[in-house]
Amino acid sequence: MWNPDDLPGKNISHVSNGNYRLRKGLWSPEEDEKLMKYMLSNGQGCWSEVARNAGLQRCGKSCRLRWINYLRPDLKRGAFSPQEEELIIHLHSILGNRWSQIAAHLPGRTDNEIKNFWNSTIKKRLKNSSSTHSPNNSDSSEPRDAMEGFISMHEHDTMCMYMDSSSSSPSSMQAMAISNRFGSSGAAGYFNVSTCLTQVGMGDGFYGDHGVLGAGDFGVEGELFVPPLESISIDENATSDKTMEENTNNKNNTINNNNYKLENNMDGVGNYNWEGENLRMGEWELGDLMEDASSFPFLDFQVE
DNA sequence: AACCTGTACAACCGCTATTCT
DNA sequence: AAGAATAGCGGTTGTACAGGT
Repeated sequence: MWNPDDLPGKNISHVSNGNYRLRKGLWSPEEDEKLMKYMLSNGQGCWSEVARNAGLQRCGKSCRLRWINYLRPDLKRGAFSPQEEELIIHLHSILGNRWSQIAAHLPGRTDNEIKNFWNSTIKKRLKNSSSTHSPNNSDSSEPRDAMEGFISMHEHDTMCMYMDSSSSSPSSMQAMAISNRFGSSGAAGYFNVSTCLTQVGMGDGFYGDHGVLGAGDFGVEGELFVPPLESISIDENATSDKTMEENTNNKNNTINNNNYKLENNMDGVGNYNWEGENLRMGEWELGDLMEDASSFPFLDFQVE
């Protein structure tokens, strides 16, 4: 069945797994095709089953990763737009290295992609910026790029974000600042953005998040100094043509099964709409939260 | 042309959380 | 309730490739 001579590249190795050996390393186009075909016709199930039934000598974990990071039809590939960069930087300042949660706000982008982008590009850029700014400039020092910014945020207070389900506006992504201090409980020393996001249905992975937010849907004036980034417009139509085209191309990609529902709802101009989540955060009503929204000047998100 | 170096990114690994039996 | 299986996450490594010498 499997022949080592078929290996497409030298970078392929194998690990023994009982009766047969599992391939490792880069995926060949043939493997991609098998997995893609299988996923499109059967949907996502148990990944070890996927690996077996698709006729791949890969572990389920490897198949899952390949699908999520590379083969998923809704992936937006190509360079990050300035808007996306800004958003990543901003979210990272809040969430730290919680790549999956950051990715949840960037439709078509994967945690791995964002992580790589951060480590290879943004981190370097921030580092450079720190060297070109005086130490007294609080926006430029290196630690601001990650945990320090994060910590300073949650030293202030707690912040949650949510989607306004009642609005079809592309700018319906709104930021919410909550003046309540969770710290009083003493339990969640590590802040609650993720909790809030999860509770409103935004933090539970990629699949449920499509249609949440286009990166260009709102402007984020970065708190951090990042040298070459263009200033960001709030104009939702400013999304790059390429992105728009890709979004449109993805419009018809729908995969359904028990665990996987992918459906991009888009309006006529390629913006995403959000539907059908129960927008409660624990015991809070959104209306109550909204009342406090404007009281947090450190937030860069626009609150309608 | 050959080698070296830096960069981007795909993939793996180890761990934790969750679900299933 | 406990253990096994599975899913998911973040850190790290490995590879391909481009550019410089």
